Amino acid sequence: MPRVLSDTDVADFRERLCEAAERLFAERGPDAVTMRQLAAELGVSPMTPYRYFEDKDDILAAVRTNGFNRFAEALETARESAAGARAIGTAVGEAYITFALEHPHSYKLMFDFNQPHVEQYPDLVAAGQRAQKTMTGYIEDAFAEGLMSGDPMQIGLMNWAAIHGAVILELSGMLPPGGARMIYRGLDDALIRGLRPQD
Amino acid sequence: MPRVLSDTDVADFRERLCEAAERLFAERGPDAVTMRQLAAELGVSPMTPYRYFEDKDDILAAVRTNGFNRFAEALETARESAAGARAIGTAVGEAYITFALEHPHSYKLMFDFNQPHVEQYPDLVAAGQRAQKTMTGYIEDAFAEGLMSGDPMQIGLMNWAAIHGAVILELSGMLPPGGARMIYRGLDDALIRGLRPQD
DNA sequence: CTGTGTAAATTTACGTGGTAAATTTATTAC
DNA sequence: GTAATAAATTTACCACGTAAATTTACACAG
Repeated sequence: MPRVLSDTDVADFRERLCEAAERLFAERGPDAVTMRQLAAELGVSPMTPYRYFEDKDDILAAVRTNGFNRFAEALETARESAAGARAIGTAVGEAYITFALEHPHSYKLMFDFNQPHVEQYPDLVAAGQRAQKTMTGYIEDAFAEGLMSGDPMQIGLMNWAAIHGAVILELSGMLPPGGARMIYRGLDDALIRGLRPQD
Repeated sequence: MPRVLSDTDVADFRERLCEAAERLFAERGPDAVTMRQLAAELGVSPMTPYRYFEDKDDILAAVRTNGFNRFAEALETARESAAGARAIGTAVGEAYITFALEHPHSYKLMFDFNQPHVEQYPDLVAAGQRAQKTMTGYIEDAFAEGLMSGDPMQIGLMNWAAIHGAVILELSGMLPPGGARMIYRGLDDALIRGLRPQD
C-alpha cells in the first residue's frame, strides 16, 4: 500500500501554493503567472499542483476566496471595534478603504467583474456573500438608532456603491493617491446629511 | 516602386479590425479571442494585423480607447441637450447609466482595472481623461447656479464614484435589472440634499 | 527484510496561441 | 517588360495549459 496524503497534507500544500500564487499574481497579474512558475516556486514538478487543484482557474478562485475572507474579517473587526452607529459606519468605511489600498491586487482580483464562471466555485460565492453581508449589515444599526430613514437595504447598497466606486476610481488610476478616502469621506458626510429623517 | 498604404488605407483597416475585435471581445472576452480569429474575421492571414497594430495588447488598447471616446460623446450630447444645472445633472447621470447598461462589455473593458501598462498607450490615457473631464466638468454648472457648496472637483468625483459604484453593482449581478438607476437616483437625491449650501 | 501493489510525482507529449523570420506576391517607376 | 520593394502570406519557434504515460517510493504481507 502506498503513502496516502492526509487531509492536513493536502491543506498544507494548497495553502503554500495559494501563498505563492498570491505573491506572484500581485507582482505580475494572474495571466502572466504560469503553472510551471507556481510549481517551481514550491520546488515540485509542473504537474504536481494538479493533484491539489482542478486547474489554473481553480487556483485563482481559491486566491480570490482567501481575499474575500480576509476582507470580511477586516470589516468585521472594524465593526466590533466601534460603538454607536455613526462610529461603526466610519470605522467600517475606513477599514474598507484601508484594505483595498493596502491589498490592491487582492481587491482587484476579488472584484474583477470580468472573471468568468464564478458560480461554479461555491466557496468563492460564499466568501463574497460573507463580505457583502458584513458591508451592508451594519447599516441596520444606523436605522436602529434612528439616524436614517428609508429602505435599509437600498441605503446599504447606496453606501456600498459609494465606497466601491471611490476605491475603483483610485485603483484604475483616475484619482491621485489617497483620493478614494477623500472622495468617500465627502460622500459619507453628504449622505448622512441628505438621509437625515426630519427632512 | 511598390504600392504604399495610404493613411486612409491604414485607418480603414484599423477601424474594421477594431469593429471585429469589439464584437468578438464582447461575445467571449478578450482572452478567449485569438489573433488568428481576428484575422480570419477580416479575411486576411494571421500575420496581417501585425502590419497595423503592434500586438494584441495594442488592439485591446485601441478598442478601449474607442469605448472611452464614444462614452464621452454620449455624455457630452446629454450635457448639451439639457439646460439648468439640475437638469444637466440628471441628463448626464441617466446617459451614463444608459451607456453602461447598453454596452456592458465596452464598459467592463474600459474600466477593467486589471488591464496592465495602460500608461504606454497615450491615446487611451487621453480618451480616459476626456471622459473624466466630461463627467466632472458639468458639476461646475451646478456651482455657477449656487446649487452646491464645496470643491467642484471633489464633488464631481464624488458624483462619478456614486454612479460608477451603482453601475458596477448591477453589472456584477448584485442588483436586479434596473437596480443601478434606482440606487443612483437615491444617491443623487441624498447628495443634492446633503450638499445644499445653507446647511 | 524483501517483494509487491498503488497513490503520488514526474516525465513526456500534444494542441493552441502569440509572433519572429523567411518567403511570396503584387504594384509601380523606369 | 523588368527591377525594386512594400505588403501579405507562409513557415517556424517557443511558451503555455494540461492529458497521458511512466517512474518513484512508501505501506503492508510474508
